[in-house]
Amino acid sequence: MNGQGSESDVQMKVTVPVTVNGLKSACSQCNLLELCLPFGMSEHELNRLDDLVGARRKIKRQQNLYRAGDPFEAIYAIRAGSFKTDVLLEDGREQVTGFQMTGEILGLDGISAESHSCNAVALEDSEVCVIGYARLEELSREVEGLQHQFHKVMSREIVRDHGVMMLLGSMRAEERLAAFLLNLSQRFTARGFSAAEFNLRMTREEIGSYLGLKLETVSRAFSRFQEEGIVAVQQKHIRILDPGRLKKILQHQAGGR
Amino acid sequence: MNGQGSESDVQMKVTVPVTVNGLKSACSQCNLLELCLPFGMSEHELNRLDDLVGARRKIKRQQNLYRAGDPFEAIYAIRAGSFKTDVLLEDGREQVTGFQMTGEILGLDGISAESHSCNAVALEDSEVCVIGYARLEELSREVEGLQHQFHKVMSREIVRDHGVMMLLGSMRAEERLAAFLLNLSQRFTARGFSAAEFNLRMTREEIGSYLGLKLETVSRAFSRFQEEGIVAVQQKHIRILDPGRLKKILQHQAGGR
DNA sequence: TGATGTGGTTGACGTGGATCAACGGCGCGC
DNA sequence: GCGCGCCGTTGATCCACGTCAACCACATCA
Repeated sequence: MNGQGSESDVQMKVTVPVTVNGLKSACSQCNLLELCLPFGMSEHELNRLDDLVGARRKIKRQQNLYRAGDPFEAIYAIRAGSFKTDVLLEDGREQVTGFQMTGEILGLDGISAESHSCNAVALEDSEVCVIGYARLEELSREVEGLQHQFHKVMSREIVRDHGVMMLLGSMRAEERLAAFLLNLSQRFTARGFSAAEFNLRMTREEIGSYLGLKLETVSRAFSRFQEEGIVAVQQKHIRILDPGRLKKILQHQAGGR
Repeated sequence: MNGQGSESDVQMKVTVPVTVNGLKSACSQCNLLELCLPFGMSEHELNRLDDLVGARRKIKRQQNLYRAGDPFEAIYAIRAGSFKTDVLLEDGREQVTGFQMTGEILGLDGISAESHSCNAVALEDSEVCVIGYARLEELSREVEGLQHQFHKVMSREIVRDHGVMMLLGSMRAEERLAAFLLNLSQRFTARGFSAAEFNLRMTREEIGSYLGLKLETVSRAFSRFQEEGIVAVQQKHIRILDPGRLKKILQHQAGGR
């Protein structure tokens, strides 16, 4: 969940070297292109996106990018850092609905009601590209590739949510954690980081909320994995020693709620 | 989850009378317009949708509209009847990800990977409007209102999924069932049916899968509601006697996983 | 260097919902 | 009109995970 190496990570960016460029916001110049909204667009189309990103915005750790109820005006592409999104119930219960990392899009929930329906909170000091929604719709009427990619991004979010529903609805605690770790690992890999070793940006409580478990249960599951030699856990630092076993945990073991 | 009164329902369509019209597929002639994709479009825009719906398709109870892995070519608007969508794990576990009724859109999951990622099964004999996806993208580049509505429909799906995640991740059994019943009631109301009295189209097992519970737990929760005079349950026939109590169950009661 | 706070681990115990099992109601085909 | 199968209900028992509580690791700050 690291972007520009803001913390002492073991991972290394192996594919796309990151050179922070505060002046240029153009997607065509962005090294996250492959992971982000403009993925798969032609050079010609890409050049038309020059004014899609209105501005960059920096968000400090623990601060909100937006809150439930805020009027919806833009979606956000994560340029650096990471976020969580959550929904709150009146009685204070929190459900984390997702963790987002560089290149991923935030704010799609706001389109339906023209106001945001969840909170987005930075898990570390982060930076986002602000994509004005009116402009995005306008441009995606003209640029076919943009339209197509935008639809894919939304659809991917729906598919992802179904995966989480599967996890919450029919997996036991250790399966959920295994799925979570494998998912993170895969997303780190896509960003050129190590698949096996990374730092978590969220607390046990946030992981628990996401997985529908209490923090103690998350902690115990980590300990169990550690005992069994599947992962090495040191606070937020994770090393996956046996990804095969993790995958097996995911597949087998019937039962559970 | 009834559309055209195909089964002996107590509900009555009070707003929009339904006259089945097998010949005309045009959205502009459809009485479900208010609930469906073309909602909120101008008359002028509406007329441009004449060829959006390629064909109607009838699906018998228990049959699949599409399956996970099927190539994605179209999305579907439910014209009559109802569906469930589900995801299957290799080991056979099933997670129902949603129940859809008239006017609702199916198939959005397929856009991201150009193939469907879940199964859609008719809960009763049903009919859908087939909306070719290529044509939809084309037309929504030209018709602003269509583009806007389509985005809203996708976003609404994301918000809905977050609600289900909340439910699965942090509510106890009776809260889940209360949320489920209130949600159904509200959707029936939007369709001109009684908010208080309706027939379920799905089994206890399907409800359980959706809510992350076993069928016995669903059954017991129904019985408890019945004992307490909150609902009257007779197999699939439901009468909500005290919607206020249902809402209270939803709000209060901290704890749970 | 010690005080304070936040996050993580671990243990003992309680409980909500799963599991297993028996039975009843209802629709369907013969 | 009867037998069969599916669906739903209910009871007894079990267990995975929640709850409560103590303690530890580490960071921040005075």
